[in-house]
This record gives sequence, structure tokens and C-alpha cells, in this order.
Amino acid sequence: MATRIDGPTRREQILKEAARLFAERGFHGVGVDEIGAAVGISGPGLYRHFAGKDAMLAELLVGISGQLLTGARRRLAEADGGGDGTDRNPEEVLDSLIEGHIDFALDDRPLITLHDRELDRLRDSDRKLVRQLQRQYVELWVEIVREMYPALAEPSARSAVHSVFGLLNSTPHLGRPGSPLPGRDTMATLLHRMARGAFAAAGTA
Amino acid sequence: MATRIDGPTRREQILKEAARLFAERGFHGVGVDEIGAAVGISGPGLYRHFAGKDAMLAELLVGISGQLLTGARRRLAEADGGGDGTDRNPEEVLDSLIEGHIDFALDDRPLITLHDRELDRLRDSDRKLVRQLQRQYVELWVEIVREMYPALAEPSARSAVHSVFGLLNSTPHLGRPGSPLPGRDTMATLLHRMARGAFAAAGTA
DNA sequence: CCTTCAGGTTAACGACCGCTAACCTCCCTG
DNA sequence: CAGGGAGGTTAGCGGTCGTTAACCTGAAGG
Repeated sequence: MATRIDGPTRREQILKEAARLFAERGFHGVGVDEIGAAVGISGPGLYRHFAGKDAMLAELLVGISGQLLTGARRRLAEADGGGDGTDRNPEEVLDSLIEGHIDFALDDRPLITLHDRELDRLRDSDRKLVRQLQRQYVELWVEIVREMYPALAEPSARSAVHSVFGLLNSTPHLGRPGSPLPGRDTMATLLHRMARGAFAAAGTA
Repeated sequence: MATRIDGPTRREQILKEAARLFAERGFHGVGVDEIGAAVGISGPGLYRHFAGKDAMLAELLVGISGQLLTGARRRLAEADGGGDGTDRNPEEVLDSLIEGHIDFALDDRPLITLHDRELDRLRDSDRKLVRQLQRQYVELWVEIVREMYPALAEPSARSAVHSVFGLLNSTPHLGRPGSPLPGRDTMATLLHRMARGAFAAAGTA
């Protein structure tokens, strides 16, 4: 493995800029020349690093889904403390999951946007992989939510989880203009409280 | 005004199918030939009804924003009961707003999807109009929310409203496959409770 | 019955876009 | 100091897409 004193790889630069552009104008709305220009090379030079435009999108989406799932599993394992899950504190785990998702939504807005917007542009095999990762991520949340609110039927719990994702992923929609935005910490706290409030309201029949 | 025994106008058919296709594959991902085929005519025949592909998207987005705003104003006026707003019951108004938004999200999924996905593809003037309508809709909610939760600062209230929109608009993301979905009424009740819970959690310092 | 016109049709143009081909230029290494 | 590969460049091909042009048709109206 190369020593990392060189800053981000060319590949990483490309992926980052591509994510931003795809999020801003949509996959079909961005040309390869623009992506190239964003990293200082032009057009076909990208093909030294990726097989094609589709491959960039695929790598982005698989990366996002994988990162979310891996992070969630790590957090669950930490909160579990080596036990078998029967004695873990669901409230603590849920808070940790929410925190992780919020960090992602606030720090990687373009990726969050892509994640639920451009999935259909993938090749079948890639799309299946991404959906599988997403589904595992959702089911992990559903399990914890149902531990906390046993009265909640499984379909309702799954819908509730999707809805909270919608809530947490809403930050990209906040308008750019002059109106004052809450700071990052304020925003994180607000989103966290709202997510908990939404689950509580869903779970108390 | 033409008597309406003829069913939907050609224009209306086209708009409906275009909305569905745009929502499914994105504005740039759909060709005019496909839109034409979806209503039984082909390709350039659409230009007898619309100035171009852009015009269809513009009419859709302006229509959505206008419908949401108009509906919200009507509901607010009804709940206001002819008063000047000083003695209205904010809880009642908020419930009515939530109900209206949920009806829209559940009954017009493609439009809700377009609404926050393809705004940037519009001409400048149209985009400004849509944003203005959206902003008025948001401010209307913010006003009511702040009446109910005076402790909530305005930037936080605005963020909270955006987040609840994200929650309510999350229904298109529910997967198609076999896993059982809640029925429409169950879903509406669930979303309503979660929205109220989220606001309550945001508003209680 | 002739005209008109709304609402279609097909052909084709021009622009754009993803991608390949062919070539160039450092830099590293034996 | 050869040489070879990594990482660029520009030119250009093939296909697609939005749009226009030119033409057709059936029904309504005087």
C-alpha cells in the first residue's frame, strides 16, 4: 500500500467532483468533459482511471451503501459490548445509529443526494448489490426500533425507518440564500431530537 | 369552459405520463418519443400541445407548487374561521396542513418526486417562480409551527419544517418487492403521528 | 361542396455526448 | 542511457436527442 503523504489520489479527486456534479445536475445532465475539467484534466483522460461514466456512478453508490452499512454494524457491535445482543440497551444503540447517519448526511451531502436519486441508472448487477446493502442497513435499524417499541408491527417499523431517513436526509434541500441557517451542531442536535420524537410517536400506539 | 364529459384532455394525459416518466428515469433520461408513445402519439406530435420538453417540466413544477400553496392557504382560512388569526387554534391548523401534505404525497408520488429533484432543469424565470411558491408554502408552515412552539427560533423552525417535508415525502422510496406495505390509511396515520412527534421534539427545548 | 384547422404523420437536421484511436511526454528503472 | 508504462493530449466516430419542416387527414362550418 502506498504511503499517504501525497494527499488524495487522482481517482479520489475524480469521484469527489463527479459526486458533486451528479448531485447538482443529475447523472445525465453532466458530461465527461465537465468532470474532467473539474479535476484539471479534460474529457477522455478520465478513461485512464475508470472504465466509463457508469463505472464512476457505480463506485460512488456502492461505496456509500457499504460505508453506511459498515459504520452501522461497527456502532452496533460497540454498543453490544461483546454480548449476544440479548442484554444490549436499544436506546443507546438507536442514538448511535442516528448520530452516525446524521454525520454522514451533514458531511457528505452530495453522496446522500445521489444515494436515493440515481440508483436506477446503474447496471443490473450493480443496482442489485446496492439495493442489497441498503436493505441490510434498513433491516438493522428495523431490528433495533422493534426492540425499543415492541408494539410496532414490522411493516410499520420499516416505513417509520424509511421516513426517518427522509427526515435526516433532508438537509440538502435547505436553501442557499441569505436566510440564516443553524450551525452544524445545532442542526445535528435538532435532527437527532426530531428523529427520536418521530420514532416515539410511531411506536406508542 | 368546456364541458367535462370527455375525460382528461390530451394535454392532461401528456402531463401525467411525462410526470411519471420524469420521476422514474429523470428529466434527461426520458426522450420525447417515449412521452409521445406513452399517450399513443409519437415524438414530435407533442409539439402541437407544448412548446418543448422544458415547457412540460415547467408546467408540472409550477402546478405542483401552486397546488400545495393554494391548498394550504385554503386550509388555513378554513381553520381560521374568518378571524384575523389571533385566536385560531394552531394545533388544529397544523394537523390540517399535515393532512393535506400527506394526501398529496400519497396520491401524487411522481409529482412529489419531481418537486425536489428536477428544479434545477428549469429556465431561470420558471425556477424563480417555483422557488417563490415553495418559499411561501414553507413560511406558512413556519408561522404555524412557531405559534405552537414559541420557544423554537426561526432558523430552527424552518429547518424543522424542511425535515418534516423530507419525512412526509419519503413514501416514494418504499421498495416495490414482496415485503408487505402498510395500507394507505395506516400509512397516513403513521406519517401524521411521526410528523407531530418530530415537531414536538423539536419544539420542546 | 369547398375551406379551414386542429392534430397528427415521417424525414431530416444540427448539436451533443460517450467513447476510442492515435499520439505525446515525462519519470522510473535495469 | 535505452525503454516502457502511467497518464495525459486532440481528433473524430457513431449514436441519440430535441426540434423543425413538410405533408396528410378527418371533422366542423358556412
